[in-house]
Amino acid sequence: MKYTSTINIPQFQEDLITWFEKEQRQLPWRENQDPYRVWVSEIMLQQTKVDTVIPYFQNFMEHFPTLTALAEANEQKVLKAWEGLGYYSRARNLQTAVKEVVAQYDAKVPNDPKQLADLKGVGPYTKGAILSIAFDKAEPAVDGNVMRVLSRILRIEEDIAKAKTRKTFESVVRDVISEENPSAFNQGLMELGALVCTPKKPSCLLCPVQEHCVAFSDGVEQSLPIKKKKIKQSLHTYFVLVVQDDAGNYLLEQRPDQGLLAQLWQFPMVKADEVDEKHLSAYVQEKFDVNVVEMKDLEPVKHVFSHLTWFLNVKHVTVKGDMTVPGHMEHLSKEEIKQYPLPVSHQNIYKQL
DNA sequence: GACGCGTGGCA
DNA sequence: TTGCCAAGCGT
Repeated sequence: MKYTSTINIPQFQEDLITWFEKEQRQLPWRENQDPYRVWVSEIMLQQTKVDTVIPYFQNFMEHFPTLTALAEANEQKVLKAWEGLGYYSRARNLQTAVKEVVAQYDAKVPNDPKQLADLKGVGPYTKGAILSIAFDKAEPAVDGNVMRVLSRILRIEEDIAKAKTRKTFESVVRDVISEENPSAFNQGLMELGALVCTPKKPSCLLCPVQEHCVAFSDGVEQSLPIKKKKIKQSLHTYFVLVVQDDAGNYLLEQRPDQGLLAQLWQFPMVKADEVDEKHLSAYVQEKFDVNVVEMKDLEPVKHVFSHLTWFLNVKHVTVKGDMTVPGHMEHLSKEEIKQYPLPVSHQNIYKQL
């Protein structure tokens, strides 16, 4: 289910478009509907702020005022005009696409969605932006602003970090877009997202469509949109030291009382990047003041947490001598260990004993 | 579907 | 300081 809320769509369209016509910023690419200029501006605006783009756009148009001029330009000169703007493949792809338009479409930007989509650097958003802004076609142009604004207006609680969520919002836009003025409607959504319905602290009291906004009405506008953070699935590699003395007892350590697996017990662990494997024996002798008699590999254990992965190289270490037991550790028989709470990964080690 | 791609502004 | 973001796209 996309959403369950309902709004007065014609009134929403009118309020949004009226606000956009009155409050829109005067930007160089809004001087006319030239598809080439719209196209260049949309490419430059990808992941880039308006204020950053303005001087680049003006300079670019002076150097390459027409689609044909850009197609015939020296690539190095194009890149020079892009210098500092970032994402340089945008510039190369744009010139590739412009050459394609010259060759295939008589130097006229196509207004066919499929033909546009085949152009290098023109994805779903840019395609919709060109179709609606340059050609007045009622096509969705869903960017981050649109997802944020509509997730609030309709209280759509989907994760906008997921790629496929864009399609959900394209479908939503098809439901609510103004067929009469899709250009102002699409731009109005984006302009509203940039000026009013901002990611942090949206200016709801000034919002021209406040009365349509379900999130505002429900008091949840601050917690939308839902955007789950990408968590690096980092890999943490350890040596696990199953230290057994000549009486058959094992060493267990308690984890810190904050953080991952707080206060649980485990066989002593050392990060693999903190001690070289060939120095493990010396490490054990030094740390526990014992003589290492034998060291044998047990089966390694892999454990996946929600946000990280442990890879545990397990060493069974037989020692001799009176062991120095640090404060956060215990010296326990195999039977006594059963009384202690272990993480699953260390239960899997215990099973090997 | 996840990742790399640039840069500048902001808290 | 460090993360997070800002009109995405290609691979």
